[in-house]
Amino acid sequence: MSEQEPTPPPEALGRRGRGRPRATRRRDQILDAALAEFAESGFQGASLAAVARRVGLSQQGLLHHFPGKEALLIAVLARRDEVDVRELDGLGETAALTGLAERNTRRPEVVRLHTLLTAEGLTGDHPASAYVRDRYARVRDRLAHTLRAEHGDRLPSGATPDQAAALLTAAMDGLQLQWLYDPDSVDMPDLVGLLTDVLRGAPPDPAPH
Amino acid sequence: MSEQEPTPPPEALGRRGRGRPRATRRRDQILDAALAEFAESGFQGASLAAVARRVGLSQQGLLHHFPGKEALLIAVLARRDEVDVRELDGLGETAALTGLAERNTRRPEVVRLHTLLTAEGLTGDHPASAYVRDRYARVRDRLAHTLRAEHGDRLPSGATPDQAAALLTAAMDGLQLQWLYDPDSVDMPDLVGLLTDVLRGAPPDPAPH
DNA sequence: GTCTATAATGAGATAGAC
DNA sequence: GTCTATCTCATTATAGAC
Repeated sequence: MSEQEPTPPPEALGRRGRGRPRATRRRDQILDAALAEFAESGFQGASLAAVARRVGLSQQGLLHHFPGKEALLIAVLARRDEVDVRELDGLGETAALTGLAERNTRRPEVVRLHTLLTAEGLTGDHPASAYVRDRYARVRDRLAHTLRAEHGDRLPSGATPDQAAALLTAAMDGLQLQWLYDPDSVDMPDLVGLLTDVLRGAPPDPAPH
Repeated sequence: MSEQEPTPPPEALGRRGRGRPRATRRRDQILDAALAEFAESGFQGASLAAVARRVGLSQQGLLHHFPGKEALLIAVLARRDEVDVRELDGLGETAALTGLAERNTRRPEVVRLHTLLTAEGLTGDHPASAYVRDRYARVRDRLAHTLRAEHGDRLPSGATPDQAAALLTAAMDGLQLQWLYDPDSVDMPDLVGLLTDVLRGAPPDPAPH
């Protein structure tokens, strides 16, 4: 995590001029490939050679840029982290959750990555464990905070903000699983919206859809 | 699946008398060990040697009873399947879902197995894919059927039986994930009950707990 | 039925040439 | 920066002795 430098200070980059340094380009290419590969096969299931192939490198060529497989995953997650934090901060209102579900529908790769790593993180000393645990804490916290701001200590449905946060988080994860298995089986934004409404005690829409 | 013989015909077992044949004993011991190991490390992460160690066998001794790792998983799932079907059939009323959540709290091993395999099943040609896909179809179907029997084509909350079934299934899966990461973070039966109530449009309990 | 010995593979990682 | 060659290790699986 200490090697995460969104915009490294110029002096630390040596004599590189304006624009993205080539090395960083390559680095990003590799991270893209790694994300794709991890999303497809999980961390354990992915091989460095497969990642390397995606960028047209040999396995050893890849290892010039990252010290090892685990470091590669850490780097992928560090990059995801920035986006993640932004997205969570965007959840200032419960309506934004539907928007997130909508966006997710357009990026199955990211959804797969998170879903696979969340499960893998349960096993032994998986490198993603801390990331996932942290993420859960943040998501639920952020959601509960928003709900409390909107409804106080109890929602019209009777649920507490904490309960609602756990349920909404659970529904997101569970719906993603069903959706990944069969995208036509569930309408994620629709169902997240429905759950949000129901938890907020909204009256049933007489003619939905 | 064709090698699954819950109670093999006596004549096929040679000259063994009453009681469980020794071979079946061993088989069950191995399946127990395999379930435990798969639940701990997932299918990919588990090694045959680790399973064998749990029953006090060498890896090769184990392979005398099952032709390979994949066959071992299939056998574990086939045995789970019987229990699974019974449990799903037990969901004749939505209240039973809370009971299932309650029971799950007392068997983290089974919950882990299902959670890990559900995610792993997304990757490539995982041997559990079919099992999981099938399971989802059955669960949602069974739930939707129950809900329709109880409420007709629309629940008081406004959700259709299909929507509610997807949401309840998702919540179960998602809550299990959070619970496995931190058992104290969520009260599964409580939250499942809450979601059920809310979807059924039950009035908020003025003083819950 | 269980073991020892032993392939056969596949993966992560290192050393050093270009 | 990227490659070839190589090492090491874990794992699945087979062959055959007891």
